[in-house]
Amino acid sequence: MTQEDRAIGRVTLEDVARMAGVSRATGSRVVNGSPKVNPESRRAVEEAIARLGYVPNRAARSLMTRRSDSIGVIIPTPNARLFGDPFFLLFLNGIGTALALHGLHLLLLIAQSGEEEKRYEQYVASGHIDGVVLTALRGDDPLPERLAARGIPVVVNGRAPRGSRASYVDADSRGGAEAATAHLIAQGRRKVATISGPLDMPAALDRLLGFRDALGAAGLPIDPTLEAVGDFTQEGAIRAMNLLLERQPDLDGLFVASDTMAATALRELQSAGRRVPDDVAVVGFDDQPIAETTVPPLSSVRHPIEAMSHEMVSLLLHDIESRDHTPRQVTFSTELVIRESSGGRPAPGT
Amino acid sequence: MTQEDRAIGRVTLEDVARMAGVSRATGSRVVNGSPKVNPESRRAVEEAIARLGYVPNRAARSLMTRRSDSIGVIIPTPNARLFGDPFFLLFLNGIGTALALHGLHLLLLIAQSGEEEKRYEQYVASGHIDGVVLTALRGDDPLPERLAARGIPVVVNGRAPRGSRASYVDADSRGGAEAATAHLIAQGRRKVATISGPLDMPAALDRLLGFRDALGAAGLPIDPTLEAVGDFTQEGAIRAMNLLLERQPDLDGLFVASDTMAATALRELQSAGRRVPDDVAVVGFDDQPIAETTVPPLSSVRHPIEAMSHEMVSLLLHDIESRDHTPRQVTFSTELVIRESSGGRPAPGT
DNA sequence: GCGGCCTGGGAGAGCGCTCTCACTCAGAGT
DNA sequence: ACTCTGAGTGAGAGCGCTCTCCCAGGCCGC
Repeated sequence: MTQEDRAIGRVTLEDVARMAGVSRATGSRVVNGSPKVNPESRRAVEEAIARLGYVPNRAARSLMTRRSDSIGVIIPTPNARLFGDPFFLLFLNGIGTALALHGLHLLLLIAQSGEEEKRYEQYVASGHIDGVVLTALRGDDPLPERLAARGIPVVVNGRAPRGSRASYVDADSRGGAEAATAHLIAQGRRKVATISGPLDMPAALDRLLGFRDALGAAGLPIDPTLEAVGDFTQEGAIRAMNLLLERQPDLDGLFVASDTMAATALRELQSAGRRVPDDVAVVGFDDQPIAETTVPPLSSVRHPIEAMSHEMVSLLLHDIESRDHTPRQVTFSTELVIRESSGGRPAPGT
Repeated sequence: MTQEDRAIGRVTLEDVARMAGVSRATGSRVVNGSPKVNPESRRAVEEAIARLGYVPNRAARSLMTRRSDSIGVIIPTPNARLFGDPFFLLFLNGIGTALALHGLHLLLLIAQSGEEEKRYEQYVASGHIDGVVLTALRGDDPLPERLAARGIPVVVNGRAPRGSRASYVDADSRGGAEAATAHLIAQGRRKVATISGPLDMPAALDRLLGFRDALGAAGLPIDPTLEAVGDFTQEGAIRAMNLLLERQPDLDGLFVASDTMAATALRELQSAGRRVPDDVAVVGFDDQPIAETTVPPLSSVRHPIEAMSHEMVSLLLHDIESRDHTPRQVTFSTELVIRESSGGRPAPGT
């Protein structure tokens, strides 16, 4: 009897309560960890739950609590970046595990068009989701602001678009880029170039600014012909690298805004007859697994994806639970990991 | 007034019905597309819905229909493969968009431990999810069988573990591997090696078997020292490649079970002084973007991820709607894409 | 003129849960 | 002795929806 019930998955709180000899209300109290239950009833209920394999019906609970216990990760109109870059999977994994820790579910909303994005917005707005995590936004994306305006807890991965009321968690891209570039300069490189990401993405822009910061600090000129814009794809990196080589055949240092692009650029450099790091020293960004397997291994700027995604979840949870929508910003510092591609001593001091 | 309601997201069917001058029941009929509504009432309801920005409350609906309109993608205890391989993102994207087409949601369940996997199983079993998509299973994973036994619609990406009652959608890995290897042999290569995936993954095993099929068909001997097991990561590919080079310094052909590994193996070959394709011809598997950007571009076996994920969703939907749990198998054929790494004429006939 | 049979639509139950409210029964205060 | 508290509990309403009745009215055939 209990066997079939379990298989069907139709055990209700009523059944549990009956078996434990208490009322539904007390059963509910136990399930939700209310302290106002005497230990004896609690034990009886817990035993009944275990015996019946009871799992609360989420729909019924949602109906009452007006919470769905799930948060949405909205992926805006797909761009090559996201789906070519393993970074995103790590991010998703971090969010997913952090949510699971709090008993929340992850709803993945992939928008194929602007229209669909709008549908999701409506859906979210009608209270089907407790909060939203956004990532890979273009600088002028109105989505976070629109959601925040409707009172939906939102947290953005990376600096939120200007004027937005959403919280965000970011890595110190600018600082990391500056450190990377300064490291190249410290190796004696004087003609240092960069391959950036699309400049309407805040993270990409920050990396370019950090690059310029380091040049400025070293008294080197800012030269537009040393800057090529990529798009975080391998194709874009090839184009950018060749453009740079054409305009500045004697460049001796290169900072690339992502490891995926850096690995590709590295190969392009080598095909063009440049030795790395002897002729050109290279530093990437993200410190993804690929950085360790390029030849030579790639120096890179590490940012703590795991920690960042956990922080995003806790910001979101705070917002949801306290109904306090004050935007918060958290920035994680980055760390330069030195390998052979930059000609520095592998992992010195630090 | 309607403005606040809309912002709050608290418009109920009751409100819509009142505005349209009909009963809740008729409102529901319109929302659910019942034909038994006269055109006039239908129009009135539709107009009210638009005006109020009504979105049905999913929780309430689920409570009645016993359907959640969302399907789960369960990711078993994380393995390096999944998170290093962009393949998985494409898969997820395919599933997500196919589901959206049918108005279903994608719940991403990432299991961090066997225990959590069991929790998810319970959760799914209690009817919170209409169906489950599984991927990247080891050959002996009991999960699909366990879910199927509980009457939960399941569809597996890749051949399902033996003895399982679950449906699956697979690419013809064996045929693709055979074609790739036959192509190498047709180029005059006689010492053809392979880097396989972990052999407890059906897809990996199939690719190895296909490799052997081609050798057999060409009358070449099956030589264990020409087979190295990788794990779909770059690190594993490096190890496997070096092992092969050590045991068979004069190999002249190489079939690799994934592009990620193939790209890495290609670089290892080059570091070891081999010219590709002159000394060693290489073919990968998956035909991912990276295949076009290696130097030289990588020949590879293409399988239609998009079409496969759409097929998975439609199998699942059929199962859910018809309550017909007969396991179905669908195999998609693969296509050899010839580029420079295999020394064949780039994209001939086909 | 009456039963039969459509089409369209309303009333109302109830899905499984949470939560308010009222109650009981201790023990403590006066 | 008596209120007074407070801890533990149960009864019951109700979340927003679907769906099963059942009923009204129009049409047919006999």
